[in-house]
This record gives sequence, structure tokens and C-alpha cells, in this order.
Amino acid sequence: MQPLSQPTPPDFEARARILKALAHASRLLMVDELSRGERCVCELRELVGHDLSTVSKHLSVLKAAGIVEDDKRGKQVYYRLKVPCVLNFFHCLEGVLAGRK
Amino acid sequence: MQPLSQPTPPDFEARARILKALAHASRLLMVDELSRGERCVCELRELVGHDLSTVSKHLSVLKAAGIVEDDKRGKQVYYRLKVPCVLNFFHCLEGVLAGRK
DNA sequence: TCCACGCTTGGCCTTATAGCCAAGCATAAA
DNA sequence: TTTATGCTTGGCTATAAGGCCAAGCGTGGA
Repeated sequence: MQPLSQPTPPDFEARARILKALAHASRLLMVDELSRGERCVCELRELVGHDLSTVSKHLSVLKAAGIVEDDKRGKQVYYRLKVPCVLNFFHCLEGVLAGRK
Repeated sequence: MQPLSQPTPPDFEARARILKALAHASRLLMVDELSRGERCVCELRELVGHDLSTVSKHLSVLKAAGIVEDDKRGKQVYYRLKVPCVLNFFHCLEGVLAGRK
């Protein structure tokens, strides 16, 4: 899976990593939910309806990408959106969808 | 790889598909280039420095997602950005990058 | 102190992605 | 009509991603 040459500029690699983190329906669903306030993992789990371990891994992907941050309070871990601007992009996405009709 | 329940709303699936199409350094590089005008496959090939077949497949991913459109003129196939608003998002991405420091 | 709860991590399996090469196909030039 | 050019497609291999289960770990309540 290695290219034969010509590294793509690091900028694009970095951007791609962020987009990749967002590029999953469950993760988008959680980001959307987090746009309305912080949530604990168990709430997100209920939202996406997958195994807790799966949800936790999705969250760690978002966290590693710098999109969310977490914070442990008592027994629960709360996640919140670190970068609200991702939401703006969704309007653009709708445009793409509409354009394809 | 199938969930055990609860389908995520179709909206999120659709959005995720678009993000996934963008979530690759070579494809971002090409989108960036196309933001400055249409290009033939051979120009994009030179830009990303991969095998022609690889570039062609990347373009078909972008096309299937509705992000670019193509048009054959003579022996060449020209691609252009169908959805310029994707570029706006890049500013947001920079923000994420900066925020992670 | 010990158990229960909430979450994360490791392991495993299955499927999807990305790369190359080779073959195919369509158009233009010879 | 043949050949060359420009691109796409099929096939293959290697790696990454996404799901579950089971085990681990830390905190709070009994």
C-alpha cells in the first residue's frame, strides 16, 4: 500500500486523517448529538445502539483526531465537541447530496 | 462488520459516504488542484505521482460521491469540481489541526 | 475492604481500501 | 485500416477498519 514516489504534502495527510475520523455514520451521529451538549459514553451507546466497546473505540478515533475531548467525572466519562465548526460542513454535504439527486 | 441493531439514520450514512470519499490525501490534493480549474487525468497523475490506474480509481471515488464531474474531450478526460463548498471546510480542518497543537 | 458499575483495551474475524500490473476500450492520428 | 495515446477496469496482495466478546482497570458505594 505504499506509493512508489512523491510524498503528498503533509497538510493533506493531516486533513485526510481528520476527514477519515468523521467518515463514519455512527461517529457523525455522535458528533451531531454532541453538538447539543456533552454526553457520557452510555448515552452515546444508547444513541448508536452498538456494543459499548465499539462506541468507545469510535470515540477514541474522534478524540485522536482532535474532534472531541473527554473528561471523567465520577464513574462516567463525558465527551464534548472540541471543534463546533465541523457542523458547518454538514450544510455543504447536504448540497452534495442534493446535487446528485 | 454488521451492527446488531438500530440503523443509523440514512442521512448520516449518506454524509459519511461523502466524507469517506474526501478522506484520502491524494484525493484531497486533487480536489485542491481542481479548485483552480479543470484538469485532465494525466495532469492529476503527475500531481499525485502514482500509477495512472490508481489515480483513475481515486477519481472514480470522487465522482461516485458527487464531488467531481468529468467530461471527455478528444483523447482526454477532464475533471472539475462540482461542489466548490468543500473548500470552505478546509479552514475548519486547519482549526482542528491548530487546536491539537 | 470488596463489589458493582462505567468505560477501555486486546484479540479475533470479516470486509473494505489502496496500491500495482496487465488487459481492455475508445478516440485520434497516421 | 492500423497504430498510438489516454484512460478505465479487473485481478491480485497487503494493510486498515469495524464489529463482537472477554478481560482489565479505576472509581464510588456498601
